[in-house]
Amino acid sequence: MNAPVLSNIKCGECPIRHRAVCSRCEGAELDILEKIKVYRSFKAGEQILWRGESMDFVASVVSGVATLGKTLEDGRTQMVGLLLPSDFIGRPGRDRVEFDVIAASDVTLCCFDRKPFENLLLVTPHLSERLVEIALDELDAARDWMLLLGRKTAREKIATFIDMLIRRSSLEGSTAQNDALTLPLSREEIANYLGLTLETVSRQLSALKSQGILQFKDRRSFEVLNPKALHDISGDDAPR
Amino acid sequence: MNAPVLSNIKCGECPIRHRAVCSRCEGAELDILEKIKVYRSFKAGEQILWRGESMDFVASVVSGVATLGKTLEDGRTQMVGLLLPSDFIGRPGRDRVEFDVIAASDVTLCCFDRKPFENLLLVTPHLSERLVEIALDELDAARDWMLLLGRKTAREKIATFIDMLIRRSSLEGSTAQNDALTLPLSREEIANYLGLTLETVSRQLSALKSQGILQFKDRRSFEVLNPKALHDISGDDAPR
DNA sequence: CGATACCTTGACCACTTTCAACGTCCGTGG
DNA sequence: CCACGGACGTTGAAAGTGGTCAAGGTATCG
Repeated sequence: MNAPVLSNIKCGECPIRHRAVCSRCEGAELDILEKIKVYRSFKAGEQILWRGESMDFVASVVSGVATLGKTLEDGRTQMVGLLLPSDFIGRPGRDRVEFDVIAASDVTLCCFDRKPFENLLLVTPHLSERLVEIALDELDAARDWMLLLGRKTAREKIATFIDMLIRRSSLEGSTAQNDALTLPLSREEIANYLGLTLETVSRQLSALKSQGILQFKDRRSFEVLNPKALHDISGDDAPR
Repeated sequence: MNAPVLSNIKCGECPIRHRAVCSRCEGAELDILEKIKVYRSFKAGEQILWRGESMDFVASVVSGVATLGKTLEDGRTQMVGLLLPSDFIGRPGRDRVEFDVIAASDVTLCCFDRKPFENLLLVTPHLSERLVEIALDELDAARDWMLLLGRKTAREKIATFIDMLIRRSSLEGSTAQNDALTLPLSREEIANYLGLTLETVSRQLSALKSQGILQFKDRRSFEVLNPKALHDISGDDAPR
């Protein structure tokens, strides 16, 4: 891993401060984190971690999007997670990653060297509680995704995916951008996330477009003209 | 939940002692657990927990098999986990289950009332460490299953499933029963676990039988005549 | 012994994939 | 500045895997 080291910004001004692993830390705890953190950035397409590799750091995503992927010997790949800003890479007590981590866009990470971070964990309940919470959220998300992968149709998968983008984006930028969105992934990456082929993804997006549910500005950015219809298609029950 | 309360057995003689949530506890810690535990049992097919329900207990599976399932409005269901002996139900800091828990066979649980258990967690690092470990193992398993659901063929799914049964059974009964196994689930349940229909499951099992890889004694019990071939079909790399 | 739940097998069908061609955007270099 | 090349995306046609529907088989339990 040879990413450039950027100038850090102060934790107090960090855009992901309220949701990241450090969200419960204040004062002295934050000062320690401040001291052991290093920003690193990766270009779109760069591999951040290799499957089976031993991690020398843990990190929060500050900006950009990264993917967690598993690959079969013959090249079929399945994404098993999507890392958006504030998401965390690394697990207490596990030094190997069980999947590839790849930057889907330019990515900036807030990295902590693993050893100091783990030592800090032992004496900082705020941190370890939050980490457990994050892991359990991921477990819930993984199980929802299992339902999608195992039982949903292509149409439902795409609708669910976009519905998720709406939900996540309404969480972060609380700017009232009701419906203008950007696909964080290429068609092929979306396909690997949803267990489809890129052609099927393309066709289903076209279908949603021709049904007047989505309107594309360009390949990546679009508006949701009919969020209700989209959600109905997704097959999920009413939003929580 | 109205399961009969069985006479407890002593923790020291518990068959799942070495792998369950209590595996790191000794002496005084074990004495406390001993005091707050209650055995409950469920008949095959009984629902142990309903999705969205608030849990009043957490538990370890002592014997039998239970399933974790999610269901779409129209009835399609996907299993998101399989609970075998020593597996744990319940999460620190979450009082609702996000899926249905159903007894696939007669099941005996070692139950702890949630409040006392959570209090104990706070002062028993052995217990909470083990719980985090268990949650992370489940996360890994969920991600492996995502690869299966999203990218594997019916044939590969069935082979992976049986391969998993071999691995799990070699863990527990270290009796040298190289190859005699029992399907813990009905065809329909297997289908819901693998994201298939029961007919496809049946056909694929028949195929493995006619290829001389499996040999059935009856509907549920069989021998693996060619574990190597089975594993090759599964699409996974060499066993860890 | 019959009822019922579970399983198997066949025939057909549909959805998604596969294969292929073409289109669009964008950066690079002539 | 435009032309070329490559990455990315769209669309069509054909093929194939797994699903659906249906009939019949087998085991188990009263």
